[in-house]
Amino acid sequence: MISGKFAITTHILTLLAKFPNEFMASDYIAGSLNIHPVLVRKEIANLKKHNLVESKEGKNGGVKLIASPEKITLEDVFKITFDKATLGFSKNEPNPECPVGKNINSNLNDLYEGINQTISKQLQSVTLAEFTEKF
Amino acid sequence: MISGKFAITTHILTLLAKFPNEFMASDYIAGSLNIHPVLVRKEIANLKKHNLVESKEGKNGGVKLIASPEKITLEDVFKITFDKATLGFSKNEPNPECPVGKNINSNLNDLYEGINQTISKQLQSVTLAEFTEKF
DNA sequence: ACATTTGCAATATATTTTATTACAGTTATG
DNA sequence: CATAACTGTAATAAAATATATTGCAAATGT
Repeated sequence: MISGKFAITTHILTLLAKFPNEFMASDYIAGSLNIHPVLVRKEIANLKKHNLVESKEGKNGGVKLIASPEKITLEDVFKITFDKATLGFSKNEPNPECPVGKNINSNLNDLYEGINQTISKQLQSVTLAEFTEKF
Repeated sequence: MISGKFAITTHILTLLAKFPNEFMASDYIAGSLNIHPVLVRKEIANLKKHNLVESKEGKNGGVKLIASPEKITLEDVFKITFDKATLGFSKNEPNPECPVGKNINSNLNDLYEGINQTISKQLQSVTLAEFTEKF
């Protein structure tokens, strides 16, 4: 995973919402984020995959929002940038011969599932339009 | 940060809650987690710092819960294992000359602050005793 | 034609996590 | 009171992950 995926994608969408109706170049976006343009394009590929933006190649090309900022919520961004939000797992397989080791991950998963739903609900209430107004 | 901090600490506490009134060795705990004992001791140091466990050096030494599992909630664990839960930030300082770059991090922070509070509230409702019963 | 841009893959660098090693200090027990 | 079994902690190494860079094909406006 890219750890800054949600932040980067939100940043990109905010820029696009600020300048609708024009194609914005990934180099320009990268300049605002201060990261490498290739990383920006990777996130844009993800946004395209989910039909939030369209892009145009060639001179004067770039990216542009398809969906309206009123209809996009931060939950949409969350969904496309996280498999699942968690509080983490220990790296290795725990010992299956220990009753705790055997079940810890499934119990943590259940816990995280609940957290995910809460985060989703909370992010649903913020549209990209609202978020963009803060700038 | 240790990305598995919350999971590891919860695992440790679950083990300790399963076997109260006895000192458990970090090597044994590490065996259940299948991670290195030194990492376990680091997390134990953190638990000690927050007065959740006590430890005894020397032969037959180990760690033991101080607080009662009914009084410890997973929010307590959350608090001592996370500075703050976030959905991430882009690694570099964004461009301060761009209105979006200039404000993105503070706006994301505000957003994450709200998420933190929700997670905290949700974890408050699960005691270590309840969590341990699932095993 | 040419400059500019996306798209994408491959590779390299940097950063972060986890593991290992080493050793000092504590304590139970024969 | 010597020894084995522990904790505690720091320093270093290795592994994993994230980010940056390079290179090039393909598209498009002028």
